[in-house]
Amino acid sequence: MARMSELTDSCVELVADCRLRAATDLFAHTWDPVVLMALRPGPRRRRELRAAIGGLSDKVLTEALRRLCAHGLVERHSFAQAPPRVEYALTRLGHSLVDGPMKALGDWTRKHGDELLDAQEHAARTLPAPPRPR
Amino acid sequence: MARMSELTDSCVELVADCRLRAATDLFAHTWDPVVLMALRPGPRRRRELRAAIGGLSDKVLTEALRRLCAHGLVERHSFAQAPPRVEYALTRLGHSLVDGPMKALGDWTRKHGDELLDAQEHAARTLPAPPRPR
DNA sequence: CGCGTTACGTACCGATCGGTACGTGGAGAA
DNA sequence: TTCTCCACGTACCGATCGGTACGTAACGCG
Repeated sequence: MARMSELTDSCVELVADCRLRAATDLFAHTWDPVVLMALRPGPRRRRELRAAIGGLSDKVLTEALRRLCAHGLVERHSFAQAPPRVEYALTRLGHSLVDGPMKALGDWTRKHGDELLDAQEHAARTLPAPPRPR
Repeated sequence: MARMSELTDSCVELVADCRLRAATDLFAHTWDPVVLMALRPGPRRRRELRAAIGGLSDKVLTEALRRLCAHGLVERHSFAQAPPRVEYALTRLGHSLVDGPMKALGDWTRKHGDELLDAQEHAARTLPAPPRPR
């Protein structure tokens, strides 16, 4: 199947509305939501982002920022300075996403996180036969 | 980097809280959110799900359902009948996710969907040089 | 004139994802 | 008996993802 970005308009069937797919695709890449969150307090430089977020490679950060820019969630400001200085900041759209749905997700996880772990353990105990996907 | 499911406890750094990562991982697989949405009205059988959702393969549905079951979001009920009858339904936890964060995401997309598309087109116009990631 | 800093780009690689195609087991229908 | 239905399981495959390693262009500093 083609990537969803090519289907955002041609939603034939799907459940409620395929717009949901377009939205969940924003979370599809591992680090994109994290970068978004890291940008919440204010504009940041690449270095600062890499430091704030632990464990993501330089390349992946670049890709994430490019995607987020392309989606209009993040803006890039480059300053003509000695060592190049580039800052990334949330756009209005980006803020609306972070403060809306992403906050909702965070709140949900905070409330049901333990429940989620319990459920996983329970599942692991009750159906241990199959070779454990993932 | 290891899969996030192995890191849900050992969150060293990350931004706000790594729980967010555990949550976004629930959306990591393409069809999982769609299946969740399809289950919202009530219990469904595999066939019904495949029919309601268009374009996902049999195998992927199975995998999605297994994951969702393993996460405690969906329950499996099998009936001892002539042609095997198996129904899948949202658990309480699943309902809380769908009616909470996922609804928020859906609402956001409904409000900002056009804005998102506009931003994408704008980005495509202003920075056409790189070989178009994705 | 090297050296360090910053923000990238490029090459390559193993793991995973989603897809197609096909097989299986048991019960009812033809 | 053979066919069909249903819910899977298995094998294989191409595309993508994220990671490591390394190169580059421009500038300031000692």
